[in-house]
Amino acid sequence: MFSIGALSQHTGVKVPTIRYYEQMGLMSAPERTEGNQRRYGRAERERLGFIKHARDLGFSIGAICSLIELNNHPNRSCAEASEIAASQLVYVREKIASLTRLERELARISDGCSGNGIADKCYVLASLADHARCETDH
Amino acid sequence: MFSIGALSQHTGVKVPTIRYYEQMGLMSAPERTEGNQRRYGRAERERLGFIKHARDLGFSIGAICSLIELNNHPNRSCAEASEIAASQLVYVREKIASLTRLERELARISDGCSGNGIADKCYVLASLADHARCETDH
DNA sequence: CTTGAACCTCTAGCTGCTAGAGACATTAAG
DNA sequence: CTTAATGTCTCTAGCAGCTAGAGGTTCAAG
Repeated sequence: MFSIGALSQHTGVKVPTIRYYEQMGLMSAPERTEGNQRRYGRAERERLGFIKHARDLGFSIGAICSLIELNNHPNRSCAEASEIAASQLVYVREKIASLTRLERELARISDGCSGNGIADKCYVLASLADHARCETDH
Repeated sequence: MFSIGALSQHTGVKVPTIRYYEQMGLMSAPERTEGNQRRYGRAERERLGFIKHARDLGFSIGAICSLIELNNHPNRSCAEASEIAASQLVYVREKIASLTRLERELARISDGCSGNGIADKCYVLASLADHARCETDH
């Protein structure tokens, strides 16, 4: 049995965030001391670890809710959990692709401008003003 | 001289967003008709184009504020603008790197689970519960 | 028994918008 | 010139996913 602060230290999730997760229904309401303070056990620590890990992987609160639900129905869990993970993977890959396009554009803009102020107009500012200079869509 | 709706159509920025930019100080307050409606000219359309382009490239509102400021002081603009663009580039590259690590992890998790429910425990759920299975930091 | 840290609830703030209410302005058709 | 449809106005509240603060209570060490 440990306090919210101890749970926070064990998992690396901040105290107010733990309370927020409880409010959002990710964590169920724990036991309380006589003085109304939260006391957690091993199961709760594991669940919070699960949540943190999923959040670190970019899963939304909603998706994690679904995953937790699935965990409670082991017979139909695997296919649906796979689907959630797969769609998260698609989402991440799309983000990478779009950021990579931006990176190319930014690198081009950054390179074009030596930063010495010699050019009569700053290449960075000019590039931002004029989308036609771009090589990729965004 | 065109209305906020027309400006929106020209630039692809939604009407409430234009008003929001005005509130945030990115766009200066335009002329008004007798009936208090906003009327924009060519200069404002260009500025909004600049803002949209920068937003599309992931610059924050704050960064765009700085860039606009710099645009008004051409003599000291180039070096600072370069710096802002460069730091944006660093930020984007970091994001790509971290997403790429996640992608690898997710792909591994997704692959491990065939989704047919044969395994006695779902690989996706097990992986999320147990960070020790991960190959990279996150 | 005292003290100081940790805890409680509640509210408000952050970014970058988006949506809605209720009222007024503009514009095109009849 | 009137009327109807659309556009616009301001204001407030909401979204995710927290984070910060106020003001008060409880716990644990000494």
